[in-house]
Amino acid sequence: MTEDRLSTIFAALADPTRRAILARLADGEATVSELAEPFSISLPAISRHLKVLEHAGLISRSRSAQWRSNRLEPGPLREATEWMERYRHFWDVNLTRLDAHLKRLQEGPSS
Amino acid sequence: MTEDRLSTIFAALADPTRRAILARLADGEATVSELAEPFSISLPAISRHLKVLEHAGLISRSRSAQWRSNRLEPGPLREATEWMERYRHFWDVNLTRLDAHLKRLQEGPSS
DNA sequence: CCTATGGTTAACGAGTTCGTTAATTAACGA
DNA sequence: TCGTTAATTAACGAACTCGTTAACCATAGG
Repeated sequence: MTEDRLSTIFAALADPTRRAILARLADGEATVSELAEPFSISLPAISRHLKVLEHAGLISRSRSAQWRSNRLEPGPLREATEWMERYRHFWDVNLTRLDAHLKRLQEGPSS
Repeated sequence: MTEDRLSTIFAALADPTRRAILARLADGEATVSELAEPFSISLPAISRHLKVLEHAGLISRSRSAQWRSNRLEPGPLREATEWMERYRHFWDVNLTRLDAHLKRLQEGPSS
Protein backbone atom coordinates (compact mmCIF):
# COMPACT_ATOMS: atom_id res chain seq x y z
CA MET A 1 0.00 0.00 0.00
CA THR A 2 2.29 2.76 1.23
CA GLU A 3 5.08 2.55 -1.29
CA ASP A 4 8.55 3.26 -0.03
CA ARG A 5 10.28 6.46 -1.07
CA LEU A 6 12.98 4.95 -3.29
CA SER A 7 10.42 2.92 -5.23
CA THR A 8 8.37 6.04 -5.85
CA ILE A 9 11.44 7.86 -7.12
CA PHE A 10 12.60 5.08 -9.44
CA ALA A 11 9.05 4.56 -10.74
CA ALA A 12 8.84 8.27 -11.54
CA LEU A 13 12.13 8.06 -13.44
CA ALA A 14 10.99 4.99 -15.40
CA ASP A 15 9.01 7.08 -17.88
CA PRO A 16 10.86 8.77 -20.77
CA THR A 17 8.41 11.68 -20.90
CA ARG A 18 9.01 12.40 -17.23
CA ARG A 19 12.79 12.18 -17.65
CA ALA A 20 12.53 14.62 -20.56
CA ILE A 21 10.51 16.97 -18.37
CA LEU A 22 13.21 16.85 -15.69
CA ALA A 23 15.86 17.53 -18.33
CA ARG A 24 13.90 20.57 -19.47
CA LEU A 25 13.52 21.81 -15.91
CA ALA A 26 17.27 21.58 -15.42
CA ASP A 27 17.43 24.64 -17.68
CA GLY A 28 15.04 26.56 -15.45
CA GLU A 29 11.46 26.80 -14.26
CA ALA A 30 8.65 26.28 -16.74
CA THR A 31 4.87 26.31 -16.90
CA VAL A 32 2.75 23.27 -17.73
CA SER A 33 2.10 24.42 -21.30
CA GLU A 34 5.76 25.11 -21.88
CA LEU A 35 6.62 21.63 -20.67
CA ALA A 36 3.89 20.09 -22.82
CA GLU A 37 4.96 21.83 -26.01
CA PRO A 38 7.67 19.34 -27.18
CA PHE A 39 5.36 16.33 -26.75
CA SER A 40 2.54 15.02 -28.86
CA ILE A 41 0.44 14.03 -25.89
CA SER A 42 -2.47 15.90 -24.34
CA LEU A 43 -2.22 18.48 -21.59
CA PRO A 44 -4.05 16.29 -19.06
CA ALA A 45 -1.44 13.60 -19.65
CA ILE A 46 1.33 16.09 -18.89
CA SER A 47 -0.57 17.26 -15.84
CA ARG A 48 -0.60 13.69 -14.53
CA HIS A 49 3.12 13.26 -15.18
CA LEU A 50 3.79 16.41 -13.20
CA LYS A 51 1.70 15.07 -10.35
CA VAL A 52 3.78 11.89 -10.32
CA LEU A 53 7.00 13.92 -10.31
CA GLU A 54 5.69 16.15 -7.52
CA HIS A 55 4.63 13.13 -5.46
CA ALA A 56 8.16 11.73 -5.84
CA GLY A 57 9.53 15.07 -4.64
CA LEU A 58 11.34 15.58 -7.94
CA ILE A 59 9.63 18.87 -8.64
CA SER A 60 7.87 21.56 -6.66
CA ARG A 61 5.12 23.78 -7.95
CA SER A 62 3.93 27.29 -7.38
CA ARG A 63 1.02 29.36 -8.60
CA SER A 64 0.99 32.81 -10.02
CA ALA A 65 -2.18 33.98 -11.70
CA GLN A 66 -3.35 31.15 -13.96
CA TRP A 67 0.12 29.72 -14.44
CA ARG A 68 1.74 26.93 -12.46
CA SER A 69 5.47 27.16 -12.39
CA ASN A 70 7.40 23.90 -12.06
CA ARG A 71 10.83 23.74 -10.48
CA LEU A 72 13.31 20.89 -10.35
CA GLU A 73 14.03 19.50 -6.87
CA PRO A 74 17.20 17.44 -7.10
CA GLY A 75 17.03 15.88 -3.62
CA PRO A 76 15.41 12.59 -4.70
CA LEU A 77 17.94 12.23 -7.52
CA ARG A 78 20.64 12.47 -4.91
CA GLU A 79 18.90 9.80 -2.84
CA ALA A 80 18.61 7.44 -5.78
CA THR A 81 22.23 8.02 -6.74
CA GLU A 82 23.31 7.32 -3.19
CA TRP A 83 21.52 3.98 -3.28
CA MET A 84 23.35 3.06 -6.48
CA GLU A 85 26.68 4.24 -5.11
CA ARG A 86 26.75 1.05 -3.05
CA TYR A 87 27.42 -0.78 -6.31
CA ARG A 88 29.91 1.63 -7.75
CA HIS A 89 32.97 -0.40 -6.77
CA PHE A 90 31.54 -3.22 -8.89
CA TRP A 91 31.87 -1.28 -12.10
CA ASP A 92 34.62 1.15 -11.23
CA VAL A 93 37.54 -0.17 -13.22
CA ASN A 94 39.84 2.59 -12.17
CA LEU A 95 40.57 1.23 -8.74
CA THR A 96 44.02 2.79 -8.64
CA ARG A 97 42.77 6.08 -7.27
CA LEU A 98 40.77 4.36 -4.56
CA ASP A 99 43.78 2.23 -3.84
CA ALA A 100 46.01 5.27 -3.45
CA HIS A 101 43.42 6.90 -1.26
CA LEU A 102 43.21 3.90 1.06
CA LYS A 103 46.97 3.78 1.21
CA ARG A 104 47.11 7.42 2.29
CA LEU A 105 44.53 6.79 4.98
CA GLN A 106 46.52 3.84 6.23
CA GLU A 107 49.82 5.63 6.32
CA GLY A 108 48.55 8.65 8.12
CA PRO A 109 45.11 10.27 8.47
CA SER A 110 46.77 13.62 9.32
CA SER A 111 45.73 15.60 6.25
CA MET B 1 6.12 -0.57 -27.60
CA THR B 2 9.88 -1.11 -27.56
CA GLU B 3 10.74 0.46 -24.25
CA ASP B 4 14.00 2.33 -24.05
CA ARG B 5 16.84 0.89 -22.03
CA LEU B 6 16.90 3.46 -19.24
CA SER B 7 13.18 3.08 -18.64
CA THR B 8 13.58 -0.67 -18.34
CA ILE B 9 16.39 -0.23 -15.83
CA PHE B 10 14.55 2.30 -13.67
CA ALA B 11 11.38 0.22 -13.79
CA ALA B 12 13.33 -2.82 -12.61
CA LEU B 13 14.75 -0.79 -9.73
CA ALA B 14 11.32 0.52 -8.74
CA ASP B 15 10.45 -2.69 -6.87
CA PRO B 16 11.77 -3.16 -3.31
CA THR B 17 11.95 -6.95 -3.66
CA ARG B 18 14.12 -6.59 -6.75
CA ARG B 19 16.39 -4.06 -5.04
CA ALA B 20 16.76 -6.47 -2.11
CA ILE B 21 17.71 -9.23 -4.54
CA LEU B 22 20.39 -7.02 -6.07
CA ALA B 23 21.69 -6.19 -2.60
CA ARG B 24 21.93 -9.88 -1.83
CA LEU B 25 23.75 -10.57 -5.09
CA ALA B 26 26.29 -7.90 -4.23
CA ASP B 27 27.60 -10.43 -1.70
CA GLY B 28 27.99 -13.10 -4.37
CA GLU B 29 26.14 -15.42 -6.71
CA ALA B 30 23.04 -17.20 -5.48
CA THR B 31 20.44 -19.68 -6.66
CA VAL B 32 16.76 -18.89 -7.04
CA SER B 33 15.79 -20.67 -3.82
CA GLU B 34 18.51 -18.90 -1.89
CA LEU B 35 17.27 -15.58 -3.20
CA ALA B 36 13.68 -16.47 -2.39
CA GLU B 37 14.38 -17.52 1.19
CA PRO B 38 14.16 -14.08 2.90
CA PHE B 39 10.84 -13.27 1.26
CA SER B 40 7.32 -14.40 2.04
CA ILE B 41 6.31 -14.58 -1.59
CA SER B 42 6.07 -17.62 -3.83
CA LEU B 43 8.88 -19.03 -5.94
CA PRO B 44 7.13 -18.19 -9.23
CA ALA B 45 6.96 -14.57 -8.09
CA ILE B 46 10.71 -14.58 -7.45
CA SER B 47 11.25 -16.24 -10.81
CA ARG B 48 9.41 -13.38 -12.51
CA HIS B 49 11.41 -10.76 -10.61
CA LEU B 50 14.61 -12.42 -11.79
CA LYS B 51 13.33 -12.35 -15.34
CA VAL B 52 12.69 -8.62 -15.05
CA LEU B 53 16.18 -8.06 -13.66
CA GLU B 54 17.72 -10.19 -16.40
CA HIS B 55 15.77 -8.31 -19.08
CA ALA B 56 17.12 -5.05 -17.67
CA GLY B 57 20.62 -6.50 -17.85
CA LEU B 58 21.03 -6.17 -14.08
CA ILE B 59 21.75 -9.85 -13.60
CA SER B 60 23.01 -12.73 -15.72
CA ARG B 61 22.11 -16.35 -15.20
CA SER B 62 23.81 -19.68 -15.69
CA ARG B 63 22.70 -23.28 -15.39
CA SER B 64 24.41 -26.11 -13.62
CA ALA B 65 22.42 -29.27 -13.04
CA GLN B 66 19.00 -28.19 -11.83
CA TRP B 67 20.26 -24.99 -10.27
CA ARG B 68 20.28 -21.52 -11.83
CA SER B 69 22.97 -19.27 -10.52
CA ASN B 70 22.31 -15.55 -10.56
CA ARG B 71 25.09 -12.99 -10.81
CA LEU B 72 24.97 -9.21 -10.45
CA GLU B 73 25.76 -7.24 -13.61
CA PRO B 74 26.50 -3.66 -12.58
CA GLY B 75 26.56 -2.13 -16.07
CA PRO B 76 22.97 -0.87 -16.06
CA LEU B 77 23.47 0.63 -12.61
CA ARG B 78 26.38 2.58 -14.03
CA GLU B 79 24.19 3.72 -16.94
CA ALA B 80 21.44 4.89 -14.61
CA THR B 81 23.93 6.67 -12.39
CA GLU B 82 25.47 8.38 -15.40
CA TRP B 83 22.06 9.70 -16.39
CA MET B 84 21.60 11.15 -12.91
CA GLU B 85 25.11 12.60 -12.87
CA ARG B 86 23.81 15.31 -15.18
CA TYR B 87 21.94 16.67 -12.17
CA ARG B 88 24.71 16.26 -9.65
CA HIS B 89 26.00 19.80 -9.96
CA PHE B 90 22.42 20.90 -9.47
CA TRP B 91 22.11 19.45 -6.01
CA ASP B 92 25.70 20.31 -5.15
CA VAL B 93 24.95 23.93 -6.01
CA ASN B 94 21.79 23.81 -3.97
CA LEU B 95 23.64 22.42 -0.99
CA THR B 96 26.26 25.13 -1.36
CA ARG B 97 23.60 27.78 -1.42
CA LEU B 98 21.83 26.23 1.54
CA ASP B 99 25.16 26.09 3.35
CA ALA B 100 25.83 29.76 2.67
CA HIS B 101 22.32 30.61 3.74
CA LEU B 102 22.67 28.76 7.04
CA LYS B 103 26.02 30.43 7.63
CA ARG B 104 24.46 33.85 7.12
CA LEU B 105 21.69 33.02 9.57
CA GLN B 106 24.25 31.91 12.11
CA GLU B 107 26.46 34.95 11.82
CA GLY B 108 23.64 37.40 12.13
CA PRO B 109 20.15 37.88 10.72
CA SER B 110 21.00 41.47 9.75
CA SER B 111 21.50 40.95 6.03
C1' DC C 1 12.17 -46.28 -14.36
C1' DC C 2 10.73 -43.62 -10.44
C1' DT C 3 10.84 -40.01 -7.43
C1' DA C 4 12.60 -35.88 -5.26
C1' DT C 5 14.49 -31.32 -6.04
C1' DG C 6 14.97 -26.82 -8.42
C1' DG C 7 12.84 -23.84 -11.25
C1' DT C 8 9.73 -22.17 -14.99
C1' DT C 9 5.35 -21.63 -17.51
C1' DA C 10 0.27 -21.15 -17.68
C1' DA C 11 -3.80 -19.08 -16.34
C1' DC C 12 -6.07 -15.95 -13.73
C1' DG C 13 -7.46 -11.68 -10.78
C1' DA C 14 -6.79 -7.27 -8.47
C1' DG C 15 -4.75 -3.07 -8.87
C1' DT C 16 -1.99 0.44 -11.36
C1' DT C 17 -0.38 3.15 -15.32
C1' DC C 18 -0.84 5.90 -19.27
C1' DG C 19 -3.31 7.67 -22.69
C1' DT C 20 -7.75 9.74 -24.46
C1' DT C 21 -11.91 13.39 -24.63
C1' DA C 22 -15.24 16.18 -22.11
C1' DA C 23 -16.29 18.98 -18.38
C1' DT C 24 -14.74 22.07 -14.72
C1' DT C 25 -12.11 25.53 -12.02
C1' DA C 26 -9.42 29.80 -11.70
C1' DA C 27 -7.77 34.13 -12.96
C1' DC C 28 -6.98 37.85 -16.29
C1' DG C 29 -8.63 41.51 -19.00
C1' DA C 30 -11.73 44.22 -22.30
C1' DT D 1 -20.09 40.33 -17.09
C1' DC D 2 -18.28 37.68 -20.75
C1' DG D 3 -14.85 35.46 -23.18
C1' DT D 4 -10.10 33.71 -23.27
C1' DT D 5 -6.26 31.34 -21.38
C1' DA D 6 -4.09 27.91 -18.14
C1' DA D 7 -4.55 23.90 -15.98
C1' DT D 8 -6.96 20.25 -13.43
C1' DT D 9 -10.50 16.70 -12.59
C1' DA D 10 -13.72 13.10 -14.26
C1' DA D 11 -14.64 9.10 -16.67
C1' DC D 12 -13.20 5.62 -19.39
C1' DG D 13 -10.32 1.85 -21.92
C1' DA D 14 -6.18 -0.75 -23.09
C1' DA D 15 -2.14 -2.58 -21.41
C1' DC D 16 0.96 -3.82 -17.85
C1' DT D 17 2.40 -5.38 -13.03
C1' DC D 18 2.51 -8.34 -9.26
C1' DG D 19 0.79 -11.74 -6.74
C1' DT D 20 -1.53 -16.38 -6.48
C1' DT D 21 -2.05 -21.80 -7.46
C1' DA D 22 -1.61 -25.66 -10.57
C1' DA D 23 0.82 -27.90 -13.99
C1' DC D 24 5.02 -28.75 -16.30
C1' DC D 25 10.21 -29.46 -17.52
C1' DA D 26 14.95 -30.90 -16.33
C1' DT D 27 18.31 -33.13 -13.77
C1' DA D 28 20.23 -36.20 -10.01
C1' DG D 29 20.42 -40.49 -8.13
C1' DG D 30 18.75 -44.90 -6.10
